[in-house]
Amino acid sequence: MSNGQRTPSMADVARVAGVALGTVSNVLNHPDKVSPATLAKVQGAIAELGFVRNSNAQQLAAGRSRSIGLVVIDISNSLFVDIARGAQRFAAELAMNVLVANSDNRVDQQRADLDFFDEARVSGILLAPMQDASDDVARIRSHGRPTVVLNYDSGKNDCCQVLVDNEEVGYLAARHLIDLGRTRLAFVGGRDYLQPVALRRRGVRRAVDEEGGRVSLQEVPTENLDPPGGLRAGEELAGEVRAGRLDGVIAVTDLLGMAIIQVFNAHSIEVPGDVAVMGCDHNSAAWGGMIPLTSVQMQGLDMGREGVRLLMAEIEDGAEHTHVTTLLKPELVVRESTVGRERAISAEV
Amino acid sequence: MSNGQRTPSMADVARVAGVALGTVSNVLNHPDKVSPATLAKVQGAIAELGFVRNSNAQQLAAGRSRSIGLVVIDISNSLFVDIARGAQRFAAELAMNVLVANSDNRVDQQRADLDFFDEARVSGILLAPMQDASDDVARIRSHGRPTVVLNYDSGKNDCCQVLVDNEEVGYLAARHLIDLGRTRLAFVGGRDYLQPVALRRRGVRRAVDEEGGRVSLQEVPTENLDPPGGLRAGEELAGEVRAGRLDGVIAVTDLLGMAIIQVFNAHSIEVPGDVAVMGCDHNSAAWGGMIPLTSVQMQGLDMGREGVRLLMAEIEDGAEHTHVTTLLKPELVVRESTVGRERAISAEV
DNA sequence: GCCGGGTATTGAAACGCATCAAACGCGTCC
DNA sequence: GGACGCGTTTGATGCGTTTCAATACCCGGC
Repeated sequence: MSNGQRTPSMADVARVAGVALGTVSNVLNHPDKVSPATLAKVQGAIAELGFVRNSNAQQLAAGRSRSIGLVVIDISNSLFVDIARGAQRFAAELAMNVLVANSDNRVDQQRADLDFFDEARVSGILLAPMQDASDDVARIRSHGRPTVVLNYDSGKNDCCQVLVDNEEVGYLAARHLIDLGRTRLAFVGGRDYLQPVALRRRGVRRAVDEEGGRVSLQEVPTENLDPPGGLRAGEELAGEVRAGRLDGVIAVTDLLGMAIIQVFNAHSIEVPGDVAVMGCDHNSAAWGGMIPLTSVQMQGLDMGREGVRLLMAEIEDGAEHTHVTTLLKPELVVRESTVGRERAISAEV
Repeated sequence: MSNGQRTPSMADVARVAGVALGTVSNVLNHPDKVSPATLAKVQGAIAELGFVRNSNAQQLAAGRSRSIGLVVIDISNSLFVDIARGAQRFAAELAMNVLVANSDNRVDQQRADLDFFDEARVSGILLAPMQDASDDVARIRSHGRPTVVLNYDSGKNDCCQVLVDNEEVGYLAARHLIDLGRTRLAFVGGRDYLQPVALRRRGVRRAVDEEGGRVSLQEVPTENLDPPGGLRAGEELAGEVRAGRLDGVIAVTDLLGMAIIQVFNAHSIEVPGDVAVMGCDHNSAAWGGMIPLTSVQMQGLDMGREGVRLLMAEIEDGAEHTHVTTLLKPELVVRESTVGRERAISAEV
């Protein structure tokens, strides 16, 4: 109630209910140990006072926490949203709470977010970074706090990781186009220093190599992975299509793919009639386009879920824990930009 | 360090540094009150032990919190992401921390998230709901915790609110099309029981009425606001365009607008040549389309920022606080779907 | 009527920190 | 040389919980 000034504590509840402090605690945490009569009495007092347990005091006294922290480099990327959802849903099954901190693309903010969760004594941390964050992870881990890294391979075996097989992403993409009968492919992407780009490129090449020369592949680097980069690449590719040297495009990113389609459209090149186009990360920012984009699903929900699972396992294991890396299999999502409207619609059934 | 078992406390730091507990506290909270020599000594001990302050104990002892909770009904909607970003950036200026809880479109989860922040004794709560949440807000507020509601008008004056003038959203949209010389408009949207739909519709009508009969308006309700709903509406509208009874479409939602464009494209109707199309909420899920959509910006960043501002004001005011509603002005975002490629590009400069 | 055994309840001791009045050290001034 | 003042440090107290050993109570068996 707000008519009192101080927010009521368990001691107040005990006084009103006419029981001891410990009994109130039992009502809250071990109701089975309390007789029905006192239970009702205490619950009545709780309702009367509008008592709300102070989780800070609870954690301090109990020494453990029922929440895990998720630090995400950029919540406006739909993959990270999926990760958050997957983590939350699974955590809820374990009666755990997930707190999300968005680092808004700033590395210093990411460090601050990690420290915040460290200070809050969460039972574990999930980190989805963009660059290598080994130092920060090491610091947090040295404090004895389990930490699992999502969607980034540090290369070191210094913590549990959940990754999507990006090489397989590229392979699935190329395989799809080849299976559709496309034989003159292009892979459009940024520079290889970006981990996923290098891996996806390798996967594409593997699929092409399997065809033993029947399928050609040109590689088109772009300065950036944003739409402007795609527009420039698109202009170049349009010429190739006209010249009959290109009938299938794999963009390393959905956003890139959308931009390329846009350019093709401006040149009256038909997608997928003249050339099939697909992306690689099933980014919801690229949904709603006029030609829905075929892509490869990054399994964000599974990543979040698996991250929580590994975290709980590490907490359980204690000292004799050995780090695990889970490699998730990506999934092809077929839509109109490679198979046309009719086949895409029938595939949705 | 992890070689010790228990995580070090301030008492441990004090022992190692050879000072009293209170001095360590001063180093952390009032470094100006400590002589340089002891400061260095204590900081050395902190580094040596790898000490991390326990924010639970801190909050418990200090009785106040430096973090505010943001409860969002659906983080996959880009408006809510913008709200979170706006709130975080402004909070950072005030040395405050924003924690985000995503209710994942479930009302019971939203209630749980609110309770979680209530138990954590955050200094205030920001809530961006979908339906009326007055009961929950009242409960939290009765515990003495300031709460501000974003992007939803409960109608009651029971808390501070930050709203976007949705009537103005509709007005700006219609005004834009009329200014472009369009005279045969359609407003496409769901049922009026959705607050924003009703308001935007009213704004559209006001703009049309101002023209005194020079401009016609047809209203096209849809079952839902999702793409399928847009596809159905689009088919209906395509006929109208062909019959020369329609040259401008206002979709109550960007996603709806994208779907409509998609249908027009399939019917070889040119956008914006034959008919201009625009959306209403600048949703990033509708970016990346082949024809960038003109829309009306919902000012998510400002909403988050203003929410934090109102929250801090309420905390400051204490008892003699009176609720405030801030009405933000939406902004037109002109892109190709209404003005064509050239004018849109020149407008970007 | 007394005792054993189980169940309910009690109350005091942590948990790790902020706070603040009091004590301290040291240089100044008279 | 003593009183004073100022900046620094101290250490006891309390925050709201959980936990657990100790106690109180109850019931049935003898």
